[in-house]
Amino acid sequence: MQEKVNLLRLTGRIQDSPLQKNGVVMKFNEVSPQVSYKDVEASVLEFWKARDVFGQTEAKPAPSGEFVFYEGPPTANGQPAMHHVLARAFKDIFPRFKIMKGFHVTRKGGWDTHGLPVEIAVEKKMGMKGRNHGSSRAELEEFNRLCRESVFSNIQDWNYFTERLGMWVDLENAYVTYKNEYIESVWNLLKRLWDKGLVERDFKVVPVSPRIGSTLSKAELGDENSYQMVNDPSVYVRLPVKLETTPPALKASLEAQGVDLAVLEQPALLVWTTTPWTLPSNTLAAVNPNLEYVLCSSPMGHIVIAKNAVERISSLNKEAPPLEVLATFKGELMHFWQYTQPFPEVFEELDLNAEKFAAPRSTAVGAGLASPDGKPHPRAHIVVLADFVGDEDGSGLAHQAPVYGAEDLEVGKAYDCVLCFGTNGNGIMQVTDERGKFFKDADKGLIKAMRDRGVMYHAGNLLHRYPFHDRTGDPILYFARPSWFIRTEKMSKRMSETNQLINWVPEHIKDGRFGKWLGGNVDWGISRERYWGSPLPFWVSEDGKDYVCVGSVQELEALMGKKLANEDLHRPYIDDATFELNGKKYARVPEVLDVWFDSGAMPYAQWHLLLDADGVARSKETLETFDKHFPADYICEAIDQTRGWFYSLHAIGTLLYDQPVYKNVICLGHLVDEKGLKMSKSKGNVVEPLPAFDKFGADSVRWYMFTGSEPGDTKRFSERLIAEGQRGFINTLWNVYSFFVLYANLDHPDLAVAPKLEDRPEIDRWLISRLEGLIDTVTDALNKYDARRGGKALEAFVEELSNWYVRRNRRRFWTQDGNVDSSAYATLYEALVTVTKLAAPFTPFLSESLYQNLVRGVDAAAPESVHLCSFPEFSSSRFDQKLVAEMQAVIRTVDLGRAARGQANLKLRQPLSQVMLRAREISDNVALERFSETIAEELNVKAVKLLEEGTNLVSYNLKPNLPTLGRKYGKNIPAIRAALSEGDAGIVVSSVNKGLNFTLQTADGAFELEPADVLVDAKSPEGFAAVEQDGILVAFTTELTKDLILEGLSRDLLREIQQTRKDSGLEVSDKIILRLNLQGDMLEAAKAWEGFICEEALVAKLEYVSPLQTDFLVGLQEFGNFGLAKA
RNA sequence: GGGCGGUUAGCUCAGCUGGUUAGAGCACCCCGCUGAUAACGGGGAGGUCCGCGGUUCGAGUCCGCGAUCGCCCA
Repeated sequence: MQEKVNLLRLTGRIQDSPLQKNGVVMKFNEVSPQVSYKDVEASVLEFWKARDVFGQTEAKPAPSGEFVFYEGPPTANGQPAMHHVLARAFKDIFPRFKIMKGFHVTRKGGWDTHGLPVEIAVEKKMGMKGRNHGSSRAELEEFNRLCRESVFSNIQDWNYFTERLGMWVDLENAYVTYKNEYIESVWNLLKRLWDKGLVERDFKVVPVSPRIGSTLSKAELGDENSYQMVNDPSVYVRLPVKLETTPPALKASLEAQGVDLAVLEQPALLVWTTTPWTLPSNTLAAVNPNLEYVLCSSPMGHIVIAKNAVERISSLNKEAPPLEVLATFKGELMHFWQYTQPFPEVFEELDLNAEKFAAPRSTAVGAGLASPDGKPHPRAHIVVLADFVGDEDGSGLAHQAPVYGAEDLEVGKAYDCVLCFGTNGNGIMQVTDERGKFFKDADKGLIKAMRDRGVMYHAGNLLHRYPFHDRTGDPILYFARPSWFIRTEKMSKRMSETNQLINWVPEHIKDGRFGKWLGGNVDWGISRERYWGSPLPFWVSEDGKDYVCVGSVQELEALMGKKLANEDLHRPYIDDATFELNGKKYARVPEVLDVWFDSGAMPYAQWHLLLDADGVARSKETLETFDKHFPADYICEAIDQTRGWFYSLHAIGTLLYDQPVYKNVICLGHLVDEKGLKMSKSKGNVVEPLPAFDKFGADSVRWYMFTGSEPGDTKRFSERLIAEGQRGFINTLWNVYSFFVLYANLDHPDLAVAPKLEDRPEIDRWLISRLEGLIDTVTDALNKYDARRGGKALEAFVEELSNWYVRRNRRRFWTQDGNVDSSAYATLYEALVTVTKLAAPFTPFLSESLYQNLVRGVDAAAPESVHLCSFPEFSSSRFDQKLVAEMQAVIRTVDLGRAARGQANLKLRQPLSQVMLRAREISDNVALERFSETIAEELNVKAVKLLEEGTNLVSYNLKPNLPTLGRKYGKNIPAIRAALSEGDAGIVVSSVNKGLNFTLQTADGAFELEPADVLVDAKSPEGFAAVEQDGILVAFTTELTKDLILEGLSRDLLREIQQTRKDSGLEVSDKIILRLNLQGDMLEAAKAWEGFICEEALVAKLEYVSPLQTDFLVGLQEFGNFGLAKA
């Protein structure tokens, strides 16, 4: 019963409505031109819910197969905002289209639930900022409980918002990244990567708050306030080179410049740093291979510095004479030169002898960088090459302590160098006489020690910015900590290759932002020293030497020999899981997983896919489901996801499946306000989704998202722009719809008796042709993921439908003498219904509302919803391209005619005797002739005359047709142009019209021209109201006869009468009594056109009176007045 | 600092492989049309196509350098 009520609200008297197919009357719910889209959408939502239309789209047969869509999971702990409308609108439109095209589309929702944003929100809300949530088991348990609770704190808002927006997605069965099944699948993926040798433990430099010894996230570090200006040491230190290791090429270069190193006072590299405490850990000295370096004499022996640093270094000591340059050479010549670092005993103490130690990684990235003689190079205290080294400050040589800088570590890894930890993770010095001191407090003693050793070239101070931890006030320590990586770098080439198979919208992302990112790929650090996240499934042996990766709960329990004590796979419970293997105890590593891995795992984890060690799926059904939904045909997110979800999906998919995970992807631009500024609450320029839906309807907001700009562009957004888009399409369509319903309900047309298409008037056949063209365009655009082109085509069609077809044919929709023009009704009906279907993916509510009334209201056998219909199919047999082009010429000609009348101030109500036309093409001339009646009506003239060639009214302008002539005669264009404009146009025109070549004499000589090489424009004749453009000429005869003047006056009178009818609130079908009190020409005009006026204004009774006494009195200047009343 | 994208009328945006006088919608002014319209039609005004160089017979379009805005990464 409930369902019936909902249906009724939408479609009215569906039960009473007879089928028009049996020749019975057509009747529709009344439609007001004034419409509340909010109310329309509310009743459509009710209908969808009551009839489970979304469910029906899932269940209906899908002859085209599966169209695979992936939902990129949002986090539900924030409020949905306008940029979510953008993404969700685009996520919705293409699945809707594919459904209508006969595909099945699984639209499984998803929620991203882990990670720092959740943690921070909880900290903020609970006032837990700055606490170490891992300090005790109870604390961690409590914290993660709060995180889990907060994740869906706004889920109701999200559900409501998604529904109002008209996005169809299955939120009830959404995947949730914190669920055990999801986490287990994530483990499973990690295990598969592990088995391929793609997961590794390595060091990563991270910002650390030294006192608490914990890693700081970007969010905790990122804000500007954490930086302070401090006065730090600025020291230049000598690194004496080992002469016997001088690279031969360098030696040769120096000798060529007359320098013999051996006789020089101990030459040294000069490096600069503001962190003297890192010098005991110095491992490498980096130079830029392409910069010029010099060897020069100095007050402290000979030094090597960048050429551009000479002046700077000289000025350090103003008393001493300037540095004297002895030789110049490229940085690359120093490659692998060995030196002695300031605290060589440190490496002895820590037993970091390069030869003895295995590489920290099994495969040395630097393996290709062998020293020139082909022998392996030492792993420390050598000159290395790095592009990022500059000569703008310091000495042009960079001191490298790989454990204290991200760049340094990268260089270090490339050379497979030794890692020297001079401090522990709390910033306490572990080496030199400064042992036990806080790192920043060690500088002074170290500087003194270096002075004593004679390696301190200069020690000064520098005021610069340095980050501090705002909670403890401690300086931040950048420190290499063990981390887990996925070895994406060695798959980077393959990832670039699979990327080539993806269709990116916009295209430039493929080789631009995304392609470049893949090209410069570094290993993916997947571990986080945090709390609320998928726990890493890695267990480490008690001696720290062996690791086990666990691929499922079952596997873990097998290792443990018992069930997990707690079902929840999160910390702290999972940390209780320990086992013994080969006599060693294993415990889980403390880190959790990067949330991007969570989201990138969704193609597999959303189905709880598990593969056992032998590669066989745990569940055959799950594997089938997965196979059916992999890879995705379509995904869509904003551009910030290039390095987020787009990347994590792509990386995991390429590494495990060696193929792209998505075939088509729309990469949306960001939303900004009307002025191009970022929307933010503090600026007060945020447009909230729900109020916008209430004001304009969700369809209007969607429409703007689709058509307002290219999807990849940054979108300017404001209410004004939504309103503009609404006027252009939605309002116009609604008005045509209400027009149709208004008259159909008066006329009760029977479409079953409408003539066949080929027997209908040409204008009807034109509209249907135009409609077929539209079907073709919209289908093609949506097939290519181009919502904008499709939307614009719909908009243009509806505009022509309203302002050409309906306006031209208005009279055919009001019946006299009971002759209903079923041809007109059938044609307009078809256009409306087809547009409704074409627009359904764009504006699902509007389309549904029209469909229910126009189709379901008269045909109970039709599909229950427009979204269950098939998308209209283009029919070439109904598409007459020539006719469409001809009508285009007619419309263009009429536009020009109006322009001509406007320019000559000849108002359209005044009939004129004749218009003369000349089209550009002969074929168009024929069309103009055929439509001459239409043109005469539109331009209000008695006769249309086509101007033939040779008519003395026409003269010509000749111009070169550049695209053809330019290729042939390039440089001679100016001469040809001159000759054409000066020569005898008549001769040329007659050749052109006969299709003959001719010879043109120019200042550059004679040229043979073809007819297509010349453009002929007709010039406006003198003495006429004329306009000429693009070769089309429209000219009016302007003399007025008495008859024409009277007819014009009668039109003026009629217009006043009609306006009065409208103003006095009469229905369009009401008959009236009209009393005229007129003088002069107007009286004469009224009498001459009495029949016409009565017919047009539905006058039942016409009286000429004088004087006039009535309430509806309308003055007509010197011509008197009139009044009317309902008959 | 690096990368990607944008910059065309007051506003929002089109301008395909270089080619005739750079367009549309909105807003503004004038005129007109209207038994559907919250509309519509015509005209007017409004442009150093971000700047400077270069290639070319010809550059909004191609190349180089720079400016500026947005985003991403350091």
